[in-house]
Amino acid sequence: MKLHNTLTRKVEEFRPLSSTNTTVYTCGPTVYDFPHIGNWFTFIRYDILVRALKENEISVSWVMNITDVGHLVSDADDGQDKLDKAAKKTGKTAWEIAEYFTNDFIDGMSKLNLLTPEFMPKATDHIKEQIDLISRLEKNGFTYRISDGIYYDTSKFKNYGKMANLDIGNLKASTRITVNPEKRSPTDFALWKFSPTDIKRDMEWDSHWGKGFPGWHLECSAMSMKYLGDTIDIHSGGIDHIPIHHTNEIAQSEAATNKQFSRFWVHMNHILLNEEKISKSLSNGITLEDIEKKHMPVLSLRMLVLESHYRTQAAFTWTSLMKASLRLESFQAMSDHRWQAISKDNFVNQELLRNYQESIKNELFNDLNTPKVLALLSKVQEDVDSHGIAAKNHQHFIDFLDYIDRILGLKLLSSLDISVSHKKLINDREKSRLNKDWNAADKIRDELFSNNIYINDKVHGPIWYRKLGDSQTPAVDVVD
RNA sequence: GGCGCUGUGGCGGAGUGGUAACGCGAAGGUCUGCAAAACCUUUUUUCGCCGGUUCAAUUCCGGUCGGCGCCUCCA
Repeated sequence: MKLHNTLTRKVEEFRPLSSTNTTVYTCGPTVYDFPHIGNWFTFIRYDILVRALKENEISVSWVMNITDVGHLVSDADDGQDKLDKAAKKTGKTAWEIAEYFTNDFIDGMSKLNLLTPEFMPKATDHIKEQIDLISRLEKNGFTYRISDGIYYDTSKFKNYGKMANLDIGNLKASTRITVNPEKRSPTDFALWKFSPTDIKRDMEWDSHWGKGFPGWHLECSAMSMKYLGDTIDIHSGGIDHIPIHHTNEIAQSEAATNKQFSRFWVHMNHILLNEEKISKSLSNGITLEDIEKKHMPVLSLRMLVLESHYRTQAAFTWTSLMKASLRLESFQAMSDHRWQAISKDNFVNQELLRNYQESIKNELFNDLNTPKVLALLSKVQEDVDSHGIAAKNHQHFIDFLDYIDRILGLKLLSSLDISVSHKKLINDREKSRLNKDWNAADKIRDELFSNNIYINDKVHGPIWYRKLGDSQTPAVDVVD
């Protein structure tokens, strides 16, 4: 398959190092608040990437970390820990906050039908590994000590900032922050921060440098190496991580191992809300709960993600989410055909479905072109709508939908059949129609409507379908 | 100031050196007991602007204007 590699800025043919397994590390959530849809966009894109890799005839070892310590709030080196800050605000401990939002995150993953990584390690469970990594860097001569911690000396690493094209000599620190004057270079970053002497932190550990906590770039390197080895196939994350976090991960890992850290870097672009970035500081984050409040299926967010390419900057509006949910609904209606293979038309047959599946696979493997995949799926839907599914193609159709569910995670096969009594009502309606008893027929149709069963009278007979979510209370307030 | 992304029809959003997928919406028509669906036509002589290369550019190159991101925790 083809993937864009940030290291070369080109779309390259991707082959895993091992012939039997692909190793993937994705930067996970920091558990100090509810994720907003921007965060979810990236997590959904990880999911699509991994689903595609799993179709690449090879098993996948996927690690996504849970950052429950170490992210600093303002200045990268002097700020307060996010979790500590959230803890102080709510009166809970940092540990309680982390647990609460970790559970919330896992709950959200389930709602969005995200695959579960093989490992979801927590940073706080891997303090020893992080300390060991610092020791290796220390031994290799990449560290120095200043008053507030142990730092990485970026000038010692030959290709520091190469992936991000950083021009080190011309790098200026922003005027908004004050760089610790003890740092040798603005790009140097903390590996171990000492606990403040006057404040007791909820999260701190002993080390031979002194009591403190690890710098936030460290955990990804340490856990990636622990679970996946020194060199992995793919490391993915948000596009914003290129210049700092991933640049530092590379510097740390490669200085410790003397091996390439990750062969491919796949970066997910951001989504814009009202033409600006979604971020905590702008307080414009929309959560999954907000979507549920508008009576829209959460999975429509997955559909919206699929509708744009992962490398382009997508736009979120409530209108576009609503349109995505309509499209999801139409695919679900297509899926309802699997309960009613009544057509005699053999147009949608095994060969046609196989051809579609092959084309879809090609688009998916072409740098994850999910918009194209959806375009093809819409073609299938059109064919199914026009021709129906013949009984002898019933299983082929289900196999096709199963493939779509595997790669897109839209849960097209998760719905259940309608009840026997509803099917009887549909038959009764047909009888009434044949007798030209339109009043009786329409009355039955109204009853079916009220049970979220809609009827299309096709040439080969009535086809029913359902609408998604809370269709009885349409989302009238969806206005941007 | 540095680095990077981007500018496509009413909206969203793919894509290609030879004349624009797909979704949603809109208009007209055929069909139909009605509704829905389906089918046909329209909704762009057109891909920010100006040059260059080419038989041919939306697609390549240069310039220019605009939007956005990162450089500070962020997906």
